[in-house]
Amino acid sequence: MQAVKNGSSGRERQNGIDRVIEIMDALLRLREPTRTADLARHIGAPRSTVYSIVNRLIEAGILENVTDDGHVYFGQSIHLFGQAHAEANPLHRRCRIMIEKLAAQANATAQLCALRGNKYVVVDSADGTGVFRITTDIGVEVPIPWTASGRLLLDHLSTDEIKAFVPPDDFVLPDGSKVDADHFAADVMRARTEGRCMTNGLSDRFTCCLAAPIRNKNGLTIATICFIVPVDQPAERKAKLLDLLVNAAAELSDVQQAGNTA
Amino acid sequence: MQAVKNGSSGRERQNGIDRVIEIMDALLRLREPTRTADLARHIGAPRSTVYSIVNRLIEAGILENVTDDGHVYFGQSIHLFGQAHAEANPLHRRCRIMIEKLAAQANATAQLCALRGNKYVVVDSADGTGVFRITTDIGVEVPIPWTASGRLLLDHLSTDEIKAFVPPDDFVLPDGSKVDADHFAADVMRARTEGRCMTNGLSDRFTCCLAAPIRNKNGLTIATICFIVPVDQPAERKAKLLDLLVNAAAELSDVQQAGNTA
DNA sequence: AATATGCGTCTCTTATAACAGACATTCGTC
DNA sequence: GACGAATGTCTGTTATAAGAGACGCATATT
Repeated sequence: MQAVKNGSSGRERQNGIDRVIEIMDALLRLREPTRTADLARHIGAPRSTVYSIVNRLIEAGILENVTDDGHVYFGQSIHLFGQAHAEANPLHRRCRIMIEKLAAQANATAQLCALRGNKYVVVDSADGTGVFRITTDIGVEVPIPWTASGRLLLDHLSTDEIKAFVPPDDFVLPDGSKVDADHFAADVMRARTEGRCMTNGLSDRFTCCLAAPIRNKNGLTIATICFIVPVDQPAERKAKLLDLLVNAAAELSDVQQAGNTA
Repeated sequence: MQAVKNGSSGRERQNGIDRVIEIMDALLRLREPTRTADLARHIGAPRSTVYSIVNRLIEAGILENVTDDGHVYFGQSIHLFGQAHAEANPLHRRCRIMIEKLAAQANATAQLCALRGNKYVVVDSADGTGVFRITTDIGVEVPIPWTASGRLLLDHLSTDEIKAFVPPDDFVLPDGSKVDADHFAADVMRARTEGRCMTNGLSDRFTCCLAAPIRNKNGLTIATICFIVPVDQPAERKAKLLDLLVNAAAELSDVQQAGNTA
């Protein structure tokens, strides 16, 4: 609502393709059909520019007029591209099946997480069956230091690289307290050594995140699978769930190695 | 393989955004990770241009380096956009559930179909449980006159509009025979009157397509649901399946009316 | 009713990015 | 190992599209 514009502040004349990317990312952040003029405000671009680009994207089916009062959102083409992506991604498909199995087995929300730029995102999610569930929208970006998965996803970086990679503001937790960068880097090291990570009451006071790394053939953590459970669960159960995750992630890592020739 | 370039033949200097769209559409058509140089060939664009655009799209996560030898395909961002699209589309979600139900019930492939430009595409598909199934890839474009759904999807057009809308080549069936445009227009009229459509042995000799229209509040056919069954099924069963489809489509049309305020 | 706010469209200008073409490598084949 | 082909990178030029700003219309607000 407030006039915070200019994610890429300062630049004078942007490339059309960059504008397209800004528009799509803005829609992902807003997570709802949005007016073209609002999009222009959000990305800090001239209205005339955004109107012309949005109209072109609508023509191509990449965006869609959702309502008849000018709200646009992702269109049919995006759906088709997404399906093609899913079809071509055996790893992703297997991860989906795995987190569904894990969610049912543990009766907790299981997620597939990865990096997107210098943020953490939930790529896929399967809910537990309980009455109360802790869930997240797919695709919402979260600062890396807020999550257990984030620690595993950085485990190929040195302390200095970590400090360079993570935006300084992202070390500030939702409650306003600050995570020390060196302490965080130590966390990352420990996560690497242990091949798993747990955080209690970090991004919010009631949640415990358990995560294990999915690695590619070079050993790089390309994604994580994780459980979200209430922080007051017995330590024994958390350890058990972590073991589950580590085994599952190892299996998926194997798949990755086998599948990447196709 | 052959040097057929220039889908948009003739144009000298294309817009970068148009190039992006051409690249994504080409990947959808090719349906597999592709080298940048091949993409350039397929869309008839200069290599230097395509390299620069593809690299920018990879940076944004819209495309992804799938192999380490330069093959690119749709990336993580597309997945996230697609998830956002799905989440915001109650109609689409309900259609998905409906075709799954129909597929199980009738033990035949059920699909959700729509227009994409002047072509027909399968938007979603659920297979029957039999040993032999007739399936289609999601997102593959097919000439409108080849399909039963295509007839329903054009039922808001006059004969002249139909002739103007459908590319002349699309009246040629896979076996080389030609569908008469006026005859086709008459088919469309009949489909509109009957609120359903059946084709036997049209796009191939062994397949019968049964389709019913999903309409928006203005009565426009925005999509169809259809069954794909062997052409030699008894007429009685086909009629029964058509009734199933018509009822299901009507229900989804109601949903559309109810849902479009949100 | 009168005013104000804001949306979507249009035109014109000029900074810029699409392109041509040449170069360096890498890959595949004999 | 040597050749040919094709990949990916780089640079300069110029047609072009991103942007500024003004206009008309519709919808709120006083």
